Amino acid sequence: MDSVSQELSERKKQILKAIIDAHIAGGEPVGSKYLVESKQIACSSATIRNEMAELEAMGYLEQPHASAGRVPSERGYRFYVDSLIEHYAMTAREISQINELLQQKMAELDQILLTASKVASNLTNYTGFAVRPKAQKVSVRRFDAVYLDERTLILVLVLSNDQVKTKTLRADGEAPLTQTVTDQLAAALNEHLHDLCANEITLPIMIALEESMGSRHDVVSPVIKAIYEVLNELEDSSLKVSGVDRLLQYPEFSSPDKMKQLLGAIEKPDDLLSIVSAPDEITEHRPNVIIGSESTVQVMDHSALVYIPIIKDGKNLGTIGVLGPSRMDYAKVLATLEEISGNISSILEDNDHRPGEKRLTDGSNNGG
Amino acid sequence: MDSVSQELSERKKQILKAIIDAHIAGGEPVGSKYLVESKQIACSSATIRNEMAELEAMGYLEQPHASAGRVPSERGYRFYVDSLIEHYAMTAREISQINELLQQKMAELDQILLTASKVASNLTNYTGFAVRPKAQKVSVRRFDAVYLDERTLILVLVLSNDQVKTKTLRADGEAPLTQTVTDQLAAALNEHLHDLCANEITLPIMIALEESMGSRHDVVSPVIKAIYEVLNELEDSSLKVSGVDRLLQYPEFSSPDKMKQLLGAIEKPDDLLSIVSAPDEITEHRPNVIIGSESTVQVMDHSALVYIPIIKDGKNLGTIGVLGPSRMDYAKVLATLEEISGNISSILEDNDHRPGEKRLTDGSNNGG
DNA sequence: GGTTAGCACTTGAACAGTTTGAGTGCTAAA
DNA sequence: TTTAGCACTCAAACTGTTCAAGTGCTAACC
Repeated sequence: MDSVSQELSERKKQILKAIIDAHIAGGEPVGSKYLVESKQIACSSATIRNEMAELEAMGYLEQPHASAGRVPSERGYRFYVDSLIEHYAMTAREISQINELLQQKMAELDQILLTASKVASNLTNYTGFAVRPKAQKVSVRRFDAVYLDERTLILVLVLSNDQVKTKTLRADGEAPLTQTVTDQLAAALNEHLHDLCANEITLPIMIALEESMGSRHDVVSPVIKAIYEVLNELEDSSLKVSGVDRLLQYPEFSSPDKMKQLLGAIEKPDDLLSIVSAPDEITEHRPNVIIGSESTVQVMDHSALVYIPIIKDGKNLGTIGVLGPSRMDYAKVLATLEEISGNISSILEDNDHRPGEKRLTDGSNNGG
Repeated sequence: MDSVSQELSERKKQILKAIIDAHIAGGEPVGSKYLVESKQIACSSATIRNEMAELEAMGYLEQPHASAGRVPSERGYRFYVDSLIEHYAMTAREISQINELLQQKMAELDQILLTASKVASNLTNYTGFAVRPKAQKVSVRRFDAVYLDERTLILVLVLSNDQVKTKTLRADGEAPLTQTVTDQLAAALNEHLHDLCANEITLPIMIALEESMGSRHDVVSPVIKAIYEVLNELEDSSLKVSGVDRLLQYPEFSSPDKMKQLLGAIEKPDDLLSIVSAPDEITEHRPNVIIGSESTVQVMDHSALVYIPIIKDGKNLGTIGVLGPSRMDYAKVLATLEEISGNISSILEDNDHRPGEKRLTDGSNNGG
């Protein structure tokens, strides 16, 4: 019927957009009268009513009850996000705010993600979250062992994703540790386990490692165990949430039941993680929007999730996003997330290829 | 009037205790009729009413409205906690549950505290929290520097509280790093900064440090900065909360307003921290109870805070506790926290003085 | 004196009935 | 095809009533 879409006439689109905009802003069902008064649509309320009835029949609108205005359905929001949304022009102030907030604490990945989610939450006034994805392929790029005393050594692991982890290991008997043994251990680890990830450490390799430690092969096994632990810990993806209290301001979540659901989802975040982490390989640098029951997880009733991956050198370093009611201000949220994500990426690149600085600079602290 | 307390007759105490017990269990105002029917008090409802009227005049009870039953006032709860409470006998099952849950992940302090707060939350069904106190006196017991490549070194700091922190430092120009410089740096740091805490690192010391580095004095300044950062980071006390959703089950918090207050308090935990961290020096190993407005922070209306320090060798390692409605089951909460705290302490002692083990054991990982 | 029984009183909760107003669908006219 | 008008629907807000819980008080009782 129309040039662009087979489904909706231009006027229907206008009406749908006006309804969704109004509902996003006010949170209440919007009626035909309001639309004519707001001057957005140039025809009478009766005409609008007819169009609205059709839009409802097509599934884009819903009516809470017979004499209420219309409310967008999930399908309506989806269409809005996909086709109707206008690009939100961030103010210079907002952009500079992002810059300012982000550039302070860019020390370490977890820090970055957490800060970014807080910024997102602040600017959009929804709840922000950050996810560090499980890194299945992480390996140890470099080992070091610090001799502390006869009974203690510290294992330092520099991982392939630039994180540094340490483990304190204690020897509780028999032969004391020495500086020599410690050095020998580090060298052996570097030789045998270099760039291997957890499931590539096989028995033959472990045996070779023990042999190269000669008489002190006794230290190998607990060290291997510690390394395993570190690598496995990284496979747990972690979720940080900020600004939960912001959700309370939306009447959608003011009922104790809804709130309890949501808090539960945040506390036991398996579901949330599975949604957000799913497109593991997809490194497309665009935000993703999930509205209500579009996820397989039914907890997200009446709410929506917008998230964007943080990508560096084609690797997905994590995901940040916001969680809010399905009537969230998608235009603003999308723009904000894109801006933040782009900002982080450029800072990360910067950090790596910065050319002529004068001295040692603080690159990243460990995950403390 | 009575032997033990100048204030309350034995019967008044019985009645007060019965009312509080009933209110804790049911959450509703309790009336005289209920008390006689529950057989706890051996006199008629009229007598109880008289006593209740007096208890109310004394400030131990309150009446939501004229025809409602009585509800304990904060003063009532306080008296209950101080004088009326019976020791809660934990079941063998509960104790073994604590043991089981705690002994799995005793790797690192933050871990311990977090796990402990989760256990507390689970067992009591209130919200649990854990605080690592700001450690003003933390110093570096041992430095090490790991040479990574010409532009990168990793600084390993073994702190006086057994935590291990690392910082990755990058040299972005001029003279490349070498293994020798790195070793020299570690030695110099150990010599000059050993056991000094942040405010003891004075200018003369820094100058001496630079001198001992000879021509490579250029690396000193960023390293010092990094050390400062680590020591300062530790001064931020951190709060971890678990089981927020449990709060929702108590009608006290079902109103959006109340909930919003509480979530706000949890998200911006300065107030909470100041309450819990206040008795910094007090190493008494007993739980502390704060009821409602007893704290200077008015957020805690209708709620109570019970917490206990975790102490090892007379040092306060942190605090765990629970947050719930003021009608919380104090007897159970107190017993649970004492048990957990004692349990942790004994495990910590164990870890340190364990005598004859065979091999390297995993002592503590860093805060990753 | 302390204790108890009985009664009048208060008050919020629950319920039913009414009004109000927003918003619709439909029909008929333009 | 659009518009004006009207009848209809329905939730929200308000009212009045009843109900039950629980009290305070008084008078009788031991």
